[in-house]
Amino acid sequence: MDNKITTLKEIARRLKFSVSTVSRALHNHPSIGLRTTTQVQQLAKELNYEPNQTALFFKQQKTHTVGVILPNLKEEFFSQAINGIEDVAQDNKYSVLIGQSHDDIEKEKQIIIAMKNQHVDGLIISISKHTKNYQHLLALEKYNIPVVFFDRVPDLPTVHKVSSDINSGTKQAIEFLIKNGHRRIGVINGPDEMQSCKDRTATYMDVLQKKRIKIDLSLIVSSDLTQQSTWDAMDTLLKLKYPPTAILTINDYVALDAIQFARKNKLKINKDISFVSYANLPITNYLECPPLASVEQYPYEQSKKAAEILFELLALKNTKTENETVYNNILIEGDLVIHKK
Amino acid sequence: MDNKITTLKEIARRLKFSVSTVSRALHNHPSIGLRTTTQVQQLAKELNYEPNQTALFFKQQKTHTVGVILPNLKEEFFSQAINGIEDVAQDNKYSVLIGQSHDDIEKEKQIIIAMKNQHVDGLIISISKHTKNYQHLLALEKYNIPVVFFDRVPDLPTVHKVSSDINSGTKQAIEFLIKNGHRRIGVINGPDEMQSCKDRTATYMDVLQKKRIKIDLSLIVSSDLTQQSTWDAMDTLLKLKYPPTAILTINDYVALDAIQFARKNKLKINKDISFVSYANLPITNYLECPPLASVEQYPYEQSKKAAEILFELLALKNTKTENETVYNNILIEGDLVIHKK
DNA sequence: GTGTTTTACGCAAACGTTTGCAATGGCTAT
DNA sequence: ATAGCCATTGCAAACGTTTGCGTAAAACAC
Repeated sequence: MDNKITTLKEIARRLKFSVSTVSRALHNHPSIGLRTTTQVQQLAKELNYEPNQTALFFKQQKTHTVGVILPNLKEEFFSQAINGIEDVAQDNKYSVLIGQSHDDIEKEKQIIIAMKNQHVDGLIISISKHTKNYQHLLALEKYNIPVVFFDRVPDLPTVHKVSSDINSGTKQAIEFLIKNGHRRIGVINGPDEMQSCKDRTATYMDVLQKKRIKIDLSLIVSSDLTQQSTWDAMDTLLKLKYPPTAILTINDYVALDAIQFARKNKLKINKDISFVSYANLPITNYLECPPLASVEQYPYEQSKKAAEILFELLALKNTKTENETVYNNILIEGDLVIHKK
Repeated sequence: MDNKITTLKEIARRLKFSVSTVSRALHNHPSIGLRTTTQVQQLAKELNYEPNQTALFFKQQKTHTVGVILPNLKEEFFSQAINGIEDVAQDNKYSVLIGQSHDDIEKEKQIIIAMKNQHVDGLIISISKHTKNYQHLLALEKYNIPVVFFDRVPDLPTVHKVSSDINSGTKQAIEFLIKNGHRRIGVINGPDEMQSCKDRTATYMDVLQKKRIKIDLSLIVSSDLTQQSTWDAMDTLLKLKYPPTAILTINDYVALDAIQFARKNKLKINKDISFVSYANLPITNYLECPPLASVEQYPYEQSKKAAEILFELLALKNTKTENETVYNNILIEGDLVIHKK
């Protein structure tokens, strides 16, 4: 029966040392003699000693775990984002606890509480699309748990956040459409609560104005990102007296629904009507009629950056300097990727 | 400054009770007086007392955390599967630690060790496509950590596993193709290490034989699931003297690559050549030329079942009965879903 | 040989919680 | 009145680890 888990006590007992000596020996503490150190380390290896993490977590009040809360993993943007976080976490010898809010605020709150209780050392959050009240998020500050937001970030100045620079991507997208001769460009935006949606509209108007194209507000509609809502939005746009010849959609999933709707209405994609969106999902490669172009938002880089900031905060927390915080607000530039047909 | 975290000791100090009384009062222990109990509980609520989980983890040597190891989250099958596990875990007040092997055996080993050290109470694993040596998996038994495999399960009798019944789905798929007039049916299978691939081939041959259709082994090729490998497989099939009129592919991703290859070779999908695959991904709805049909494998139900078994094992572990284990080997039947064009 | 430093190790506390057992006090029954 | 009993509560140990401090023995200086 070798299933007894080895503890310091056990090693100490066998070697007739005290527990503290064994502990120090394993950490190569200078005050322990060379003979003792090697002796202890050898037996430790023999007995397959592994420090009991739960004991350490308890003692140092740190769990070496970061929590990640995001809307849902089936969006490829987020499942890619996990990779960036996992990689950084692994480098820092941290584990990753994942929770999906499924765009439900109550669920979001629950997860936050659960993670706080589990004593995650820090959190990386992409908020649900409906979150407009940030109380439950700010409560974390009280518990001294650092938080970094990414992609879907709250509209607050006093938080750390990493998001994609909607403006640069939108600018490229609109200019691309204009260059291709489009003058009536529709927008299917997301819920107004999302910061990125406000930015998108602003930039859209900005570019059009600079290019001296008349702005028609009826060309701007919004979807709650469900298929039905996107179809409704498309319906509105197509029924306009002068419907758009190109549409900018908030993301590729919405673009797919919109394209599907257009096709059902016998429109020829990229001929009667063109689409440009955000995310640049791999699946668009398999479509016969993909969006003309997508703004790549680099989920891996974005989440990686967010994770890096979190670990900086964690490191800072140890130094305990009570300096006034400078809040990170990183914008990752998007790049327009033109899909070859 | 209310940021001091409340402990039992603090409550005890204020109420001039002992820590043990406070602890029992909070648990409604019968031996504590009613007055004391209510008094303690009220102050606890006032001070926002939350038991320190790390201390509990440590004391009871349980972390209330299950680990999930799977190849990668960007495959929708797996990101859906997470939901089943999360739901069951939440019901049991457990957290979910996720690790991706990225189909790399070394990574898989690392994650297992990390999770063991983090003291997860149990593990749910879908093994990497290259795993054929199961040593690192069986090692967990020594540490008394229960494991349930799902989807990609090892070919061992003495483990708990939940996987999809490849045979029923395959049978339906092949019969469907035969009914539609196909006689030369190709197969693009996965790596031989995967148990499901052996099953698939077996059933394929079985059905053909029963229908008195001659079996041509050159119609069975395999891909390592990368795009290039799938293209190579397609190339082989299409260059046959009598190429197949329909192809069964191991999953939708491979089907997409295969369809892409076929289209590049000017073949009309669902006319010159048809495809049937496994998984039934939502994206196939957006394709102009989707596979004719897919075998739905119910990732949510599969992973949920796996999680339920794991929690049964955990409950059993507490009762400490040294009864001889009966190993679960659950098969979830697949259903052929015919895509409307 | 005495005094001082250095080396090498042990003691004990601490983290927050649970729990078996002991102890206190008041009450009842005889 | 005294024994016994029950209702409450407290004491202390335990889980595994780290770490400040104390101390013995050894090494050194003079």
